[in-house]
Amino acid sequence: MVVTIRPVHYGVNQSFGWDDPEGAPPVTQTPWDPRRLTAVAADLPEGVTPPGTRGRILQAALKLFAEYGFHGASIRDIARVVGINSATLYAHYPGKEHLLAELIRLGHEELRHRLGEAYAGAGDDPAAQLAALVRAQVLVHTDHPLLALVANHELHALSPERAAPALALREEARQLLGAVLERGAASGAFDVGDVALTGIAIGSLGMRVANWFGPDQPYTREQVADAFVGFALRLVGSPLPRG
Amino acid sequence: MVVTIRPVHYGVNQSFGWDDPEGAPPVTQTPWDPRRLTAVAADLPEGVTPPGTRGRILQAALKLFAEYGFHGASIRDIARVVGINSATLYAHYPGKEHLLAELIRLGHEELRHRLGEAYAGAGDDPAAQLAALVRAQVLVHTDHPLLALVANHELHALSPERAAPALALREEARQLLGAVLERGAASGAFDVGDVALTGIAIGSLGMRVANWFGPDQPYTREQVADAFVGFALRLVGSPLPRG
DNA sequence: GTCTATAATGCGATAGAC
DNA sequence: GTCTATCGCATTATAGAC
Repeated sequence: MVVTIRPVHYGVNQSFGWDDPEGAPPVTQTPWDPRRLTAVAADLPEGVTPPGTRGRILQAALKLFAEYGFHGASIRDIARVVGINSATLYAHYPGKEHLLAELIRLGHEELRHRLGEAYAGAGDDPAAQLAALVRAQVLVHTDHPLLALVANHELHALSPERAAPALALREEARQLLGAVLERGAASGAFDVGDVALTGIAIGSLGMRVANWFGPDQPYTREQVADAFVGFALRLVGSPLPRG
Repeated sequence: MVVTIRPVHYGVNQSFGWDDPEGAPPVTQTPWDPRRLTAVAADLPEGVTPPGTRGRILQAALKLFAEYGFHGASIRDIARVVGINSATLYAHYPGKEHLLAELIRLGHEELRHRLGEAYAGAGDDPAAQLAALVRAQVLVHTDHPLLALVANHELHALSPERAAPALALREEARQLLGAVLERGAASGAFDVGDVALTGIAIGSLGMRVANWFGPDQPYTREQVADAFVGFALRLVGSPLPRG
């Protein structure tokens, strides 16, 4: 496995509860705002960014929705980041909510794609399947933290009809993980007390990666994925990893 | 230990990634909106709600900020829930941002209070200390999910100066957990690879409880706390719990 | 303390020239 | 496709009567 080297600063950001990165507030030396996120660059998956102005609008919307929330970022803000007039935006998208809907769709499709590939290539062993799913989930969040934040935290700004597909995909993912846990428990590979709570815990683990992972901390994406796979296997009592 | 009985509905809500509760969208029979949260009742800690209209305004703001976000809920919305004119609100609070700041302050003070009590009463054993901290964090989120959601997800709407105290308290909590993990690792009670990542993982676990815990799922607050304490102990390789 | 009325600003979105 | 200009409306907040 190739491990890329990242610049190492002083430590890791966030941890206990109550959201988000931390950063000792009086000693702030970082260029980013610790109140919401760590990452700064726009980060749509490869191959899905529309060409030209359309793509730049979507990237700007992603950045601003992630940082200020859907209702906290205006059409004029987005246009300013792109460097166009706000009216020009409507030549590319029919409205603000469509931007959010498109971002949330892209985010959930990326998750579906990665989870599907991971599960398909994992073989029949429940521990290997669990490891593959957790790794895929963590890497989606390290590779596209802004997209994950928007998909995770801004769904409430979408109308119920537009939110339904995302909710359906979440249910799919939940059931996929639940089935793996059930099989592992039935086969004796896992020692799981409550499958539903264990699934929730594993899902919660990876989801917050988007809030703290970034170039300001000393881990590579693979290191985080490895560590979290180990956590998940420990959670289910699987004796695989070190320890 | 006293275990209260809650009404049991059909199952558990959320799990995998990408935020929030799920709920198979086409079969929705629930009265609440699955796009953001499960709980419905306002839930300020006892003894901190101001008397009279002032308190009712704060409760309404909590409910609406949690559901729609700070920028998604207007002063008029809050006043409508309280049953007063929007202008009356300014006789009690100097502005909208003060409402959010007060809620975030209350939320973080509740967390500090509970973590402090838990740690103080835990004795010297690192495993007992870890269990106490995780239990306290989980119970804060089960008991005050709306407050936790607002404190977790709406900090970005606060000015940096107003957000600083919350960030400082998060750092305190992070260091408290980190110190416990370090001591357990040094004494051999824990088998921890990377203390910082383990702390992040444990913190992430409990934080999302606010998003799915509610009267629509079959667990009591104590059952969730017990389960998550077990998860945390497994994460650090402590051989205490069942398994 | 609560109200009516309204000021001042920003919002999403559109019309129409180029 | 991009612009200038603007409409209609919602926003936070204030003034002043009661």
